[in-house]
Amino acid sequence: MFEMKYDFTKIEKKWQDKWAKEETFRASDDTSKPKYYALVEFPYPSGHGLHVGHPRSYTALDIVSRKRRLEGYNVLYPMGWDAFGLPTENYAIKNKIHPKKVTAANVANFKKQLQSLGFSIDWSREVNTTDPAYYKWTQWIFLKLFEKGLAYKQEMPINWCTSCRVGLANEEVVDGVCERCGSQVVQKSKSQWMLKITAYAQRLIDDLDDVDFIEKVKIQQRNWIGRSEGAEVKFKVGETGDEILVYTTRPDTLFGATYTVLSPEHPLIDTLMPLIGNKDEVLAYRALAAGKSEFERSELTKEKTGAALAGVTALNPVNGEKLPIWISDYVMMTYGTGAIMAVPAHDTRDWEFAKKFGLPIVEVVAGGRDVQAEAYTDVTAGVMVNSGFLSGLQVKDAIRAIIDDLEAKGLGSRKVNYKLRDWVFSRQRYWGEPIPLVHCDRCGWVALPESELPLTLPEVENYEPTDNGESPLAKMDAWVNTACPACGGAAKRETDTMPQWAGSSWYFLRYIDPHNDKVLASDELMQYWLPIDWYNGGMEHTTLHLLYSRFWHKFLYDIGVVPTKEPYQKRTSHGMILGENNEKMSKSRGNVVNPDDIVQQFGADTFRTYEMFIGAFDQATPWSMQGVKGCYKFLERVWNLKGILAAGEGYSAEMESLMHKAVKKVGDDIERLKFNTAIATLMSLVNDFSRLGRVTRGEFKTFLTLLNPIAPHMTEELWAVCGYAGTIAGGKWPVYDEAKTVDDQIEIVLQINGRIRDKLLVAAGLDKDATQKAALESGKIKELTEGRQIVKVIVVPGKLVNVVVGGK
RNA sequence: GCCCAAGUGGCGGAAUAGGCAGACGCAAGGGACUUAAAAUCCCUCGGCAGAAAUGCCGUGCCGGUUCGAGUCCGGCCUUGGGCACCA
Repeated sequence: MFEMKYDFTKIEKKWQDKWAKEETFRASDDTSKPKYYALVEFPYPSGHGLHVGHPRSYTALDIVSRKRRLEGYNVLYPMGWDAFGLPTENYAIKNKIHPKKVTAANVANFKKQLQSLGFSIDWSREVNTTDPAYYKWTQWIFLKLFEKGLAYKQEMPINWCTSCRVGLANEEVVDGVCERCGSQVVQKSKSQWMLKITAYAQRLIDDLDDVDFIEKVKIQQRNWIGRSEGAEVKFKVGETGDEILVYTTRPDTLFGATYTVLSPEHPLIDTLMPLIGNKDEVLAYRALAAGKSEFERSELTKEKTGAALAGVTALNPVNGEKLPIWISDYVMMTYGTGAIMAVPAHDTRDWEFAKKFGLPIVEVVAGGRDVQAEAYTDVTAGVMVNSGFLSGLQVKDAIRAIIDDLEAKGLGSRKVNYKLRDWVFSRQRYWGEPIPLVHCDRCGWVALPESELPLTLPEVENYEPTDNGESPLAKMDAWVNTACPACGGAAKRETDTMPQWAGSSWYFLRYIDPHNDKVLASDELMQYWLPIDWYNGGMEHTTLHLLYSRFWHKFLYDIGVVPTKEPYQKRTSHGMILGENNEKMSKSRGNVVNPDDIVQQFGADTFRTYEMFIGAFDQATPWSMQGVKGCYKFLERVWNLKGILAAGEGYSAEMESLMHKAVKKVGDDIERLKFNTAIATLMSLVNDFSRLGRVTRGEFKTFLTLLNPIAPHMTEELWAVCGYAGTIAGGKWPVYDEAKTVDDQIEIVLQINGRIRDKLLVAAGLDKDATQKAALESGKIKELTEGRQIVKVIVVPGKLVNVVVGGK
């Protein structure tokens, strides 16, 4: 019999062209249909092109999207470009090409690559963060934040990358070096735009309860926000009456405080300076601490350093005891109050410091350990000792009692703190959204009127930041000098630009209504499409992008722009694809796989199938060319099934149960992101068809539909070749009959003392007593229990019978 | 140091609620077809013993719970990820 060869190149081109021409996957704005909004993280279009990691996420949600359409949903599955950012700018500087041109070329390449994989993306909604029509709204949101007092400028020490010459957020500093270029990061003081994400800290924690995020993501976000409950306690300086406010999560240990520590940057040090006997030492220590980068400060954990403030003492508010005041860089100005009470008996850091400087150590939570030898820190429970009126109380009660007491006396109060810090929003760079503010000597910082948005980037000759760290925009006098929108007087534009996280904090809203020039998206359409039903992305975005975008969304909700508190209803995460040598893929390791090569050699359907079959979706797993070949072989076997196509619109007797089981299994597996086992099920079906030597038209029809979301091109082609009506994309997802997924006869396991001794075929639904009877009558069991005492029989109907016997 | 994953054949992995460990695929070995090779098809494929039937052992390690543990509990080890002087 003549058999057409599986010509994937031709088939894939044919269907991709058809989908593009007919706009098969265009999301409709017909709000009467049930909707489904599937989202994947839009890529940064780098010059390296698509990585095999990108399509892991894209294919997964493409499969979900295609299945949803067959289930009758109006599906939105969009794509866009997170195109501002440093690599493009650095490339532009080096090669003297405008970043706009670099971006356009990279986007074109990425788009071509994505399209070659046959994703069911609605390309009519493509967005690009560098498009002025897009960043007009990024700027608009910033102005709203500014208007509500959530954007503020502050002189503060920032992380400064010595190579990029750019301020970095804490999150962009990894192990003391720049996340992007690996160069050393130092502290530098600069006036920065900040966004008050901390104002939303509690809501960002609380509202996690209402969304379906994988637990890992929730835990990581909670940890990052870092809520802690404690108290602020006032210590008085004995000599001056000044107040030292300390934050502690353990006010119950107040009687164990043997000294206090101020951060070297603490402003009280200046106030006390006239009384300090060892000014030189103190000033020297402050200078030393200031010269260290945040990394160096945290790196030098081995040895505590510090200086005592001679001539001043703090008074413990509970007993008036005089405590020495020290300064040390193990206390951070940016957390709590920048001052602590030290309880060396029960805190490792305080203990190390006390040991080094010979300060007293007083046990206040009984633990039966020698606190002089080691800090006893396992003190979430225990009995208070050496603690005045708290002695004898349980820790839990002591905390309440001491706070009540401090509050009553006006010496302290309950306080919640968060590790989360405000978001440094300024970048001294060219390739980012201009911050649409103007500084006027008379009016201060003034927002541009909305009518002047977008404030576009001016053309510049040179994109390099200035040597003093100003953005290249600062050199553009004609652009910088402007009139104050408020008073009309001379004023200067802000020359900092926004960080890359800005455009990605709201892009999912723009997909909903990408061409609207009146509002960022219409109320009606947002009402319909939000929230996003399923958002898949990398774990690496959990604490940055995901938190930032939730923050912006909540803000937009507060000002009535968006209809939901949370942007994403469901969040899942995929694992990394490693090189064949089990290491992270990178150019330097020489283990990078280029998707284009795989598509060219085996086709997009094989590529997609392999990416989903490679392993557990949420786990890291190595690439294997042998595995790719295996998937190709599978698709080829599917292709050849048409050679054994047999009459019959229904399922054959032999296949009926298997077909119903497969429909159930594949559907369930896709919902649970178990693509590998869904594909395994389909492979088993192919094995069954081959063994039987025939596949009925009805069986093949169901099979092709189940495989279609994974391998859309070849299944559509086979559909057409076999003469089925219409297309799979225009059809329906198959249904199964639960009753037909249950076998009439079930093989149960017969055990003696938990060891399998025999197997027995019984009728499905056989009850406990009948199962037990059948088991005990089976030859093998009879033989082996002969002359032994049956102690107990465990029966799990439909599963097993375990006979527990005594010795002979 | 703290938090979160993971550890199963030669390899990727499966086992959805405590009930047949190793589905599916890859690799390997044997065979059929072929002048030959490739492709394809068939068989074998955790270890030990055995001709076989079969038996014993086996899911990182040590204990525990249970009639029964890859799965639950306690304690470790290793790897990966995140945080880290956060009071």
